[in-house]
Amino acid sequence: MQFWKPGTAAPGSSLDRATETEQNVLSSAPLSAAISVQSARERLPIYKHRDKLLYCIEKHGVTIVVGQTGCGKTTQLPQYLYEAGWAVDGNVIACTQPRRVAATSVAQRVATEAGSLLGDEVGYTIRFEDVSDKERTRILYLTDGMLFRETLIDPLLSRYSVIMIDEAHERSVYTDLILGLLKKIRRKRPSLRIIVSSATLDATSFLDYFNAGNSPDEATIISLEGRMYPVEVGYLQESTPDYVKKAAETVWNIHMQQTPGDILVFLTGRDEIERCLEDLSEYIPTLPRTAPRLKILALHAGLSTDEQLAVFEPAERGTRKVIVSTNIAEASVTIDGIKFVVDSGFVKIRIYNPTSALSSLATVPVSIASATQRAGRAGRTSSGICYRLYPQSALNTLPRTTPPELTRTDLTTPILQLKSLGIDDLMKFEWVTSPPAESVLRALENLFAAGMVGEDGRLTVIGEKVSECPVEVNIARMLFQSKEYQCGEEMLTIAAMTTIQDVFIIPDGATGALAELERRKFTAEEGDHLTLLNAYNAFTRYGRSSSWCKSHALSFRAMSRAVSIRAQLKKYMQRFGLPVESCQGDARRLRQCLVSGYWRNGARWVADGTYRSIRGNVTLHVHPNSVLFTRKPRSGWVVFHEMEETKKTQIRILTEIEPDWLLEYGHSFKDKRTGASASSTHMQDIQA
DNA sequence: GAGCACTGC
Repeated sequence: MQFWKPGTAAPGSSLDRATETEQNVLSSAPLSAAISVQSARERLPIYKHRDKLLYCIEKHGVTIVVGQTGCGKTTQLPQYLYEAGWAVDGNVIACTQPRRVAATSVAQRVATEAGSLLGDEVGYTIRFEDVSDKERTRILYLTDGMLFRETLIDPLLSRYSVIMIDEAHERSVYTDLILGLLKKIRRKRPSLRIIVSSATLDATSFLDYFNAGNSPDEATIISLEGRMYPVEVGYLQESTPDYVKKAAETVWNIHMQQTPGDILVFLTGRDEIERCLEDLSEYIPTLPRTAPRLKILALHAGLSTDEQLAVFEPAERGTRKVIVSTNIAEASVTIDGIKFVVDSGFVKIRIYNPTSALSSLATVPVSIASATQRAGRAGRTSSGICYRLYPQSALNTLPRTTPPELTRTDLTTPILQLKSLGIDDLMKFEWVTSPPAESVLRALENLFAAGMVGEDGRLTVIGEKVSECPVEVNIARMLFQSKEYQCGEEMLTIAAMTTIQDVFIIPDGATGALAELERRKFTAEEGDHLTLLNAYNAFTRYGRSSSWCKSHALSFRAMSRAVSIRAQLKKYMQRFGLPVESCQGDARRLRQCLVSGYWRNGARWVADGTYRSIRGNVTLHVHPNSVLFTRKPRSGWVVFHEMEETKKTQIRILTEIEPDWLLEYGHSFKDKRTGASASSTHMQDIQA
């Protein structure tokens, strides 16, 4: 067998060793979350660095801290700063997180450690939830999205003395935007202290970013060393044509040959996970009667809360737990007790093509940083082994890091928000990493077409308002237009329902066909938007219950989220003086209102069952989830919520419209890039 | 007649 056999090969021979840099990263890490402050300070090197850390923060404007997730920086550092007096005179110490759960759980832990009530001296702020006190809170954990939003109200973030941007290596859209703003804010507020915290050594790029044009000691970098359990890394001797099959095989080999300990497998998506589970279940009957048993679990975001929680349950004595997961287990979900990691070496990421305005999911090789993070998952509670399903030689071909999200996403909303902050010249904004110029141009064009930006590139009155509103511009446009069509009530619901994903699910134990039947109960002739509206209304009519959702093949989690989003958007409507009135079942008005936002997303049905886009005459396929998947729209025309590249170009969430409705909006718009009027070619089809 | 990695306001 070409694969390194666990436990049989002599270390250093057929087991290829981890590279030196990886070992550096792997050996600088964590402190168990359960340790109290006192013992942590006694036992951990972070304590030794405390004074040096505080000195660095005192002396330099920007301090970059490197230490792996869980090393204590997130919980301890803000407390040190508090003790050192950074929160006197009403000042607040902020610490941002990319994810909501992290912000809440860390705040809870720190509140307990500090002997304070959560929401009092220590608090958190996430969307829909503000557990903090304007006067009393001194240490505030918040999502970086919330901090970015705060700059729209207080551009200098004046209530904070220190801002710590945690998990900066993840390079989420809001992390990058907030870093860009902080660089700008610091020029006007030199007293503001910034801490950028990262789990990877790549953090030196943040140092360069903040030091550019300044004296070299403007920023400093400090590494939090720690004790971590060693993780050995093994590689395949030759690359495999089928890493899913190989993953199952590797799990089996570990189970047969290795000491007890749970296994975590990284694959790219639901499909692969299910295939791997099938492969593994074929091995099970060959398990010797005396051998330990295997408990195999899937983990991905599409699962219900209960199914996700199952991965945390310890396996029974004498049973080994195997979790086959997507990238969700790389950073978002931490499972203790993992001793073996099997890494396919691949990940699915979203990429965006600004020229075609299409986004797609691509399966790509992981970055070195990701591979290191995945391996680290084996060494959280004891020493472990990571099996990489590719040859060591392939390491040289892997990128160091995953490209920042800002470089592979639609920038329409971020740029609207930057403009609202007075950053009109986007080429001068100091991006941590510049997005492609094409993406910036495409975003500006979208904003212009949606009436958010005028010919001069400045925000319009409506653009100013929409920038505050947490929805994409097309949807915002419809909310504003709903006043004219007297359908604010319904548009609010549609806005909320189109933002959430995976509304219709296949419940446990039900067949796909059965779920399909349930879904048909909500079906509106006019299309998906009204179908979503029906589902929402039924959900509220039947008491917003989880069992009702289950029996109607709806996701309770998604529906509840829609309720929150709708309530939040309603507040914005009221603030903008927009009426929230019902169209009383007049679907025609509703559909006309949809066109006010979606007029650039028009498509025409053709005889083979596909559609042609009005912009570009691209062949479009209807997503199988659509109620128009099998049916020709009576008028032959639709608008759609979004298009995406899979194997084909697909459109999701369609509604049938009358073609002349498109003209009302299309006539006034000239395509800036091509100079052609939107109504030049295909719009003529409509008129004909 | 076929399918969405993961976040966030």
